Amino acid sequence: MALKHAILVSLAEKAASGYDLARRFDKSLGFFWQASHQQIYQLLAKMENSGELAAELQAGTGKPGRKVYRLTDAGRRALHEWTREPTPTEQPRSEFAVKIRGMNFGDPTAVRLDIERQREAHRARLAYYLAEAARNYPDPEALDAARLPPYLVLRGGIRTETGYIAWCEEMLELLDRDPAHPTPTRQEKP
Amino acid sequence: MALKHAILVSLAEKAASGYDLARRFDKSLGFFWQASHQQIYQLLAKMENSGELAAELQAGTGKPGRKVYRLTDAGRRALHEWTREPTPTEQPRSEFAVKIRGMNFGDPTAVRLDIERQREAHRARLAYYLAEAARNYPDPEALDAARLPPYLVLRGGIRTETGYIAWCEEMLELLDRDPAHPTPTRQEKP
DNA sequence: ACAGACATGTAAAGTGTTACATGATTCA
DNA sequence: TGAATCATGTAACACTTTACATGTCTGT
Repeated sequence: MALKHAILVSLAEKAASGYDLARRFDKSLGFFWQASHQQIYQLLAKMENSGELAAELQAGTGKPGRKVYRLTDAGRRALHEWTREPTPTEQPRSEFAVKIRGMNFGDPTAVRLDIERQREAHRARLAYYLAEAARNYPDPEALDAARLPPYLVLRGGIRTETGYIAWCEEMLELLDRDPAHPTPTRQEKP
Repeated sequence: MALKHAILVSLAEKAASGYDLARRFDKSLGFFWQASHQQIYQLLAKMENSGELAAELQAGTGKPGRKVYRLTDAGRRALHEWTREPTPTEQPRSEFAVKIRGMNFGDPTAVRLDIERQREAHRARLAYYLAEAARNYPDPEALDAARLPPYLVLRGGIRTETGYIAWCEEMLELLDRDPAHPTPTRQEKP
């Protein structure tokens, strides 16, 4: 149940409502873990029930009622114990790679266009990560212990995207060399 | 339902039983998609029911009874149509990255050791992929259209593992530089 | 005789996605 | 007044993992 641990980490950084957490999962926390608000609200309730979180209601301040969660001692303990466990080595899971593998049983030209689409999408994501890095970590050498871990994760994102783009470019090049996978000629509009 | 498409791709390459497919998901098909035999048997039954697959029983040949599945025309059509659809751009999902991010709320020394463990696991996987590449694709320039796609996927695996290892090394280096994350001194056995 | 590979399945629990549902506040 | 954002939730469905269950064949 890694979502639970992602929530523990995020609340250890700063107390938050379910809504806040959902926003964080759209941002930096979401580089390597995603969650919808539906999942989050349910798990928050469960974790409050099990005593790992405590909620404080902020009602009547003008805005709609917020339930702000923070870690209890039990929650902090659970988080600490989790960091001591070895992480199972993950295999990536990519529908795109499956499609590459099956390209000859379908429409190779369409798959080639899909490779270009993927490359563009990952270029955009890389640009975003690089901008975040420049904005939040202009001097990585000088980072203190507290700010180092999020930077390390961002570096992972940058490496992942860079590698993905290079893979797409390599595939396009190899497909271009192969006469059975002709480059689609595009209609130039005058 | 990407597992369905992974099965369609694999059966398009060669007809197989559920057991065979489970073996393939342990091997090259599994570089980017995993599935257990439990999942496979259930989905095969469902796909036979929906007319995308046809099964042939091979009983009494001495070995226990095998049900060999192959694509029907409807299955081939479904596969073809799927290759024409753009693939949704995936975000990676990594419990390990979450743990990095939370390292300061737990045991940083244990997480550092976990980084080393991950690096070793990915080094081993990279070595395996490189051996596969050398064995099956000694001359990538000369690959024909039919054998190019699995090679492209293997290249993706090699890139992914290489990037992961480099990320681990970068993290270890940055952690070593930081006095708040001391390198654990190991007891040398004389 | 026993271990290990071959071979196929069911059931239950856990996790994740999609659809549905509601209501307040803020800004144009 | 209407759209966007803030804010929380339920329900149904899809997918994955883990546990249970059974029986054959091959080699030692």
